Amino acid sequence: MIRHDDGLSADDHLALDVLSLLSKKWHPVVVLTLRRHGTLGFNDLLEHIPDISGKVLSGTLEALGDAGLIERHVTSESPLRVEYELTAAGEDMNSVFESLSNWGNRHLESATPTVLIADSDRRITGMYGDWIATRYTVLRAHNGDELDRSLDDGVDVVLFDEGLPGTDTSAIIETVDKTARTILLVGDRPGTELLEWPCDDVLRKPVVRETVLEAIDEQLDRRDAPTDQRERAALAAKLSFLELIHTRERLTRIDDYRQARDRLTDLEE
Amino acid sequence: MIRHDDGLSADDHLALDVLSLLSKKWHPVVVLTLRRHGTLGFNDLLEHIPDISGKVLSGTLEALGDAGLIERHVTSESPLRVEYELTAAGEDMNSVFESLSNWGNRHLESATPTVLIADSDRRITGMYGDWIATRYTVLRAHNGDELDRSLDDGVDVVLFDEGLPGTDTSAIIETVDKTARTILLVGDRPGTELLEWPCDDVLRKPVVRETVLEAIDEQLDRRDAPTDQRERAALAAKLSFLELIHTRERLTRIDDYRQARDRLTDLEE
DNA sequence: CTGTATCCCCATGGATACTG
DNA sequence: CAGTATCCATGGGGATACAG
Repeated sequence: MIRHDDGLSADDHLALDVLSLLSKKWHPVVVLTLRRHGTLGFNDLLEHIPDISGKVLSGTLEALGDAGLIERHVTSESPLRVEYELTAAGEDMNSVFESLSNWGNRHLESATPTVLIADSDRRITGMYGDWIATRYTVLRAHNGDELDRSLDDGVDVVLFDEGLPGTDTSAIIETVDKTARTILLVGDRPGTELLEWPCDDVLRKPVVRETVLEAIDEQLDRRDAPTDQRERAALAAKLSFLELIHTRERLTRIDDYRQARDRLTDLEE
Repeated sequence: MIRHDDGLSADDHLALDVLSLLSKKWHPVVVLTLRRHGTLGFNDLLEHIPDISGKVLSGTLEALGDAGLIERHVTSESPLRVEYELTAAGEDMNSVFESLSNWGNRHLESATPTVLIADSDRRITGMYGDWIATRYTVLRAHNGDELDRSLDDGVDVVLFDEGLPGTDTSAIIETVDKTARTILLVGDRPGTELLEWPCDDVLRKPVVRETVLEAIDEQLDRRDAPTDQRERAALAAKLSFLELIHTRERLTRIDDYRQARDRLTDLEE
């Protein structure tokens, strides 16, 4: 190979060589996926990596194997079963990815917010997703598992339907709460038990595009608000929501409602 | 944008985003070149980066500008003069490149040796280059400047023509000597002054492919030999070279020759 | 001098069908 | 299940000419 003089150091060339290992569309994704989940089979990888085709995964695995980043183990023939795992060199790529994400955290502040839509109905998550995809990065979840996994992904706001299967609504929202803002989607008229749910806002279905965007923007604006202000805003949102769908007379007859009103008055001072 | 659940963390996605900044053929090269040379104009870059076309350099610079890695300064209109320099974010890519080259040093030991051919005649460097390009990474230099620059590049063996312009043969070889093995190419019959030149081997032009490959391989084999063995081998090579082209009678009449012979005998004990 | 505009090539990777 | 084989679409990037 004839290399022309480009005035770069040997280390620079080495860096470029390593970079070329990671510069294929799916190479780094496969490495990161194996790092996160440990040993995986061919189909496991196909499932974990959306949108990759079998042919390309095959090629990627071969290339990564040649590069010494992963190892291939045949666990059984007929039915053929193969497992892939990172080698020591592959694990050591951690330091590179760390350095990359550090750079990103320092200089790529301009990330678009991420919104997670959790609803058992794929048509719903699809529709809402399309509505807001132009402004945000959208993730979709259709059961408790998907939701759990997606929450690792740096979500800013969660649109959460109360009827998500495999979940205890209240418990889930409480977990979500720590890392993201939550907007609860309710189907039919909720009672004052709503006040107990630790969400930041409530929307009643059916809902229109404009309403969703407004609600999300509002939560994004308040992302960095202190805890007490957050509680106040959440309480106010729930109360005015209740007052919208129930008569005030009926509400004042309920203890929980009156206590919440008092609490809000306290907070507002 | 709708992102499908791939089970990767937010930091992983960030790393992938940063990686995509560097995953174009010339992006990292431009960044590294600017880091090494500081502020450069468009044509400076074209010269420093062999094989890049104007169109592609233009596109690369625009993309890197958009990504916030470099800044564009117009220093004069008509004739238009533009300078490019790294931003703080661009400088900070250092840490990424460092991490990449560190990984390379740890896991990419299998580098092919690099041979630098220094001769004022491009036909010579071209021909020799073609001869050995299948086995080694080849660099070419045609004057003192090019040679100086290429020496940073982790060269293992230098094929050096004594008549290189802009160079003091002896001084240059002495510099080279510290990082690489040197094989001197001489045109006409050299005298015993050859003994003073700090090279590891001597070839007399014209030379054939086989001879060059042998000489290079020999030096590569001895890369890690201790200093005293190196001196012995070099002295032996020069002496047998002299003995090949001069009669032994004539040589023994020269003080330098006899002293060198004695020195070799000493070393061989 | 510093770029666009144009045209063209080919490697990457997507879709689908088939095999051990 | 874990891949090949085949075909095809796209776009990154090379060469050249030209423009501000």
